Amino acid sequence: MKTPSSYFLSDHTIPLNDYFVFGLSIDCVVFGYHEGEIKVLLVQRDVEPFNGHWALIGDLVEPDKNLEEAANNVLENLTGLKNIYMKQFFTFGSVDRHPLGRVVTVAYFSLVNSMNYQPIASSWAKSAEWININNLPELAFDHYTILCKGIETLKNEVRHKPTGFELLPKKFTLLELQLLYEALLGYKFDKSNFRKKIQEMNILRPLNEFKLNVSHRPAKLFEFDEKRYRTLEKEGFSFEL
Amino acid sequence: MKTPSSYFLSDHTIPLNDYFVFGLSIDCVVFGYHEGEIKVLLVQRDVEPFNGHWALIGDLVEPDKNLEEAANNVLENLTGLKNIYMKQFFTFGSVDRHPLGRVVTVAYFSLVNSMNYQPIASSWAKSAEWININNLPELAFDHYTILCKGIETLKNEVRHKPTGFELLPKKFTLLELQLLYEALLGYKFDKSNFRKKIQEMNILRPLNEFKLNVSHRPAKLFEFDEKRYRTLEKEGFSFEL
DNA sequence: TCAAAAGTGTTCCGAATACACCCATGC
DNA sequence: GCATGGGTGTATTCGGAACACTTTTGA
Repeated sequence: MKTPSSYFLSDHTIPLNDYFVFGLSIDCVVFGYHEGEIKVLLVQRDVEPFNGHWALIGDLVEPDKNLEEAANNVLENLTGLKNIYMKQFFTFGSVDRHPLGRVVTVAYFSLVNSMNYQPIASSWAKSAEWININNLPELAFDHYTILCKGIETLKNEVRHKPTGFELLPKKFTLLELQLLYEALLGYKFDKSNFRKKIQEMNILRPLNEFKLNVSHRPAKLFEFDEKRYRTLEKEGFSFEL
Repeated sequence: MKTPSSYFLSDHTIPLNDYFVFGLSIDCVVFGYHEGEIKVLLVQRDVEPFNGHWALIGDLVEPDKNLEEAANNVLENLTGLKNIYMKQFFTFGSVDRHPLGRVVTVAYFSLVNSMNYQPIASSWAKSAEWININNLPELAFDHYTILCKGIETLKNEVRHKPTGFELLPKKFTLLELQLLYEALLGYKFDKSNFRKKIQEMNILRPLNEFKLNVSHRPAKLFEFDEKRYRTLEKEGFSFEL
């Protein structure tokens, strides 16, 4: 076998081909939020290897596709959803992680706002379901490792960047926001203080609309003001909860 | 071309081989700290492509090597340094990022404590040098993009985790630590407040040693207490500067 | 009238800030 | 003595935590 330093050689008669033996895949950890619980989208495999096991959604990357394209395709093919928040978080490449060969996988996580989307089975999967992250089944490949790292990354990110909003519908109440963050971070906030803090950040746009048909005082609806956030961010503001 | 979903097929007569056409490489952003400046280790290429350009250190991954092994090898081969702090931060895989084929690169950054290490040239590089991150030359491939992302990740990490210590010698004074953080974060601290804060964290072990041969009052030396930090971390403590 | 959530105000405490001051050493 | 960095103390300010209270709606 040639030494890896062929990477740097100018002599094209020494081919790089010996090293073009990798498979490349994308795996997506898709988070959703429903009834106060953080869920993740899993499919049950209907094929070998790992037939019957649950797995993250993912696919091989076509050789002429960029990583982001491939990741978007994975999500769109399974859910039909476009323009979803997505972020690469880690690459897993253990020699033995895939039984069919050396497949390196680039992992993304994405946040899907709510359950207006109902997952559907596909040709290679018995079923697709939202599963509570505190009640996970056994997973195929190294997907458990990937999922854990994804959860860790999400919890980390959500604390320092206003990404949590992606899990809510566009218009939401302050209590809904608070409950989401409580589920994400695993502890309770004081109602008054939470409201004060988040509103003083100036990244929420209050609407003149209210929750309807509730048997109590209707709550005001808010939108996340992305443009305002970008401006504040440039001025040195940093989100923190 | 076969559809990517062959990933999921159990029928091995439909080969995955069409998709095993990727090259995989590692690139390392090696940070150092000297005389109040953050520097990065770059090599000047002596071969095509990008002959004469500066580049990050890196190499192709051998098909039977794990990513971390490969990353450690890259660093060890060039610098002779072992057991260096290293962290994967992003994977770059644009279709056209490498002129010789589809090469996906997994980027790591590492922190090298100080300049007792003098970089040396190697077979495929004219020279290797520590270069101030505010005065970068033009770089080969997409290495400028990689480097920028690495700097961003470092600045982010250093604020929330006590990784900055890796850039200092084992024994350091509080002023040295303060100057390091000022260089990393780009702003000044108040001496008194900085000392109070860092010492109250209880992650520094004060030594009974002092800086010698200085023309002013000798400063006490400290060590980073890694074991203590791990303990505190488990108890919920989080580093913040 | 009651339940349930919306929404506000106030006090208290601790941490961050700003700044002033003294200490030890080499020259 | 004085320049240089080492090292400490304190008053003030600001933001978070805790908690009590009022408001609005449907049933």
